[in-house]
Amino acid sequence: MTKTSDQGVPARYDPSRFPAFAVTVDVVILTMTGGRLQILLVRRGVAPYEGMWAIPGGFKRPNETLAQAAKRELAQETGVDSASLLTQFGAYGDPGRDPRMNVVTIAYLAVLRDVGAVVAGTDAAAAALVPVSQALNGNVELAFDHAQIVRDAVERVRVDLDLTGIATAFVGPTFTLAELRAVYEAVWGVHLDGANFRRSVVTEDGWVIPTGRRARPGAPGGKPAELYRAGRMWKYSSPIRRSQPNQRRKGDS
Amino acid sequence: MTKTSDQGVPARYDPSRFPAFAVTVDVVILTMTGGRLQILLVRRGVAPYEGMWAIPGGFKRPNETLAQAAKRELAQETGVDSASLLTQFGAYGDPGRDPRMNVVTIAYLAVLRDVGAVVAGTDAAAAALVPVSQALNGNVELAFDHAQIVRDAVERVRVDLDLTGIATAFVGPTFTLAELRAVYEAVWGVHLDGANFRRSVVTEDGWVIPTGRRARPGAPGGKPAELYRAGRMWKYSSPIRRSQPNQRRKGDS
DNA sequence: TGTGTTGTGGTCAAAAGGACCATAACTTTG
DNA sequence: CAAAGTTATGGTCCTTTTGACCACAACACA
Repeated sequence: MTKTSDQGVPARYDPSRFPAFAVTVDVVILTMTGGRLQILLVRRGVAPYEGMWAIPGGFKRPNETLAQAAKRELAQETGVDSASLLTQFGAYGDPGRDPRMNVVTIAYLAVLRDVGAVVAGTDAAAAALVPVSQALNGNVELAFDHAQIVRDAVERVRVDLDLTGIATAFVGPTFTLAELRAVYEAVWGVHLDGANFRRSVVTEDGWVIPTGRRARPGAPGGKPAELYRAGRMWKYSSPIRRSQPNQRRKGDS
Repeated sequence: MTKTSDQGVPARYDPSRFPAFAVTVDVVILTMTGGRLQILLVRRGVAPYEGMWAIPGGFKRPNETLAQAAKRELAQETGVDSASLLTQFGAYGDPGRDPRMNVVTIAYLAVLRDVGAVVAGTDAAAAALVPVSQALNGNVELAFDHAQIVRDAVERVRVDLDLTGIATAFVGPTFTLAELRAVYEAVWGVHLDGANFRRSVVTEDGWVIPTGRRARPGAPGGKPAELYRAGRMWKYSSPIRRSQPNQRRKGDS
């Protein structure tokens, strides 16, 4: 029975007893484009998994924190310097997940307003925005254990949407309630009533702040929507709740 | 601008370019004893932080997964072999968090029914159950960045109580609703009405399953309570919801 | 036999949530 | 220019959920 916590290194340092790992930071970059939740993937240029898609990432440097490494990778890949949302959501260290050496990766989730322009600027063959549905159902084969990482990231977004005000990170600095509602609908895969959504959002205290201005209607016309900007977030119980698989009747009594 | 994801190692391996890290797994072990949420701490026998309290942990081995390493550490420290709840909740890799070398640790949360007997069996000076309130308010000084890790672990428990059926992991294989309610009250620091709690729990489908039996009343008497056993858990929206912080401007961290 | 204590069922009102309608304010089309 | 289509927004109505609270049941203890 062991009684000491040997976190760290005992007095007599024996390097062979403490296996070395490579530590990487991978960033799942999500955005809303075309009404769909999309993920930024890069094409691997080297073996293994050469030519396959992967999520951006790189080695952690000894003199930076994990969060700094994630921010650095995000900036490298997208150019976004960003106070954007960057959340650590998992660590992956299965033996053999990298065939060449022992690699433990810390996975971060980044939510961006619009990477479309960013991706357009880079080499189209090296990076692409892919609908997460494609990445989740296996249509796009991912390198390493990145398929699992993406699954976990999307799950995290779904939960965070329920818990925090993360939805505002998907939309622009100013947005209509319809745009915000589209985020929930895309991420949760549900339909929300526009009127009820509005009621829930505006009764909440300072989550969204009305600017006086109004948006120009889209192609099909319609009443111009009021423009809001993001207020503060909160912990626990957002005004919009994911409803249970509520199997209720419709017209019978 | 970088365009390739260099997750993994390029064709020409240059070890100096990929710094080696020690990877450890730390386990925050929580339990309910004496109506309070408590944490298992071990006393460090070696420098640095010798003599200070720390959460149990150890090095990850190259041929085991992170979850396996956590389970191994948990068994080593408590003897619990356990299908008990073991949840990864964070990774910590700040430079300098270990003064001797670069250590990245993956933190796990374990919820146990009763470690009292386990701790009693081990050397009292080497391990102890401490109320989390003591660990959180700085009354118990913790080694490394373990204070932060404990804070994050407790926060995770609070959220998981709201999201999953994790509460049943705190109580015994058979329990009364009062015991279950005590878990929520202790972790959230609130008071819940017994009758309303019961109503919410039993209307939920298969979370708790009534055994026919009844518990013996405690010292002060009272009607004997029905005994339940844990059913299945769920994702999202437990029957018991944490109520909003009603008043604003409370600022207690 | 009381008295105190806890579990359990119930009521009642307030709040929240969901379905749905009506109207306002724009668009494009005839 | 008028009509038709579309979206935003305010409203109503009804159901469900939630919170507060009471009453009784079933035990221990004095």
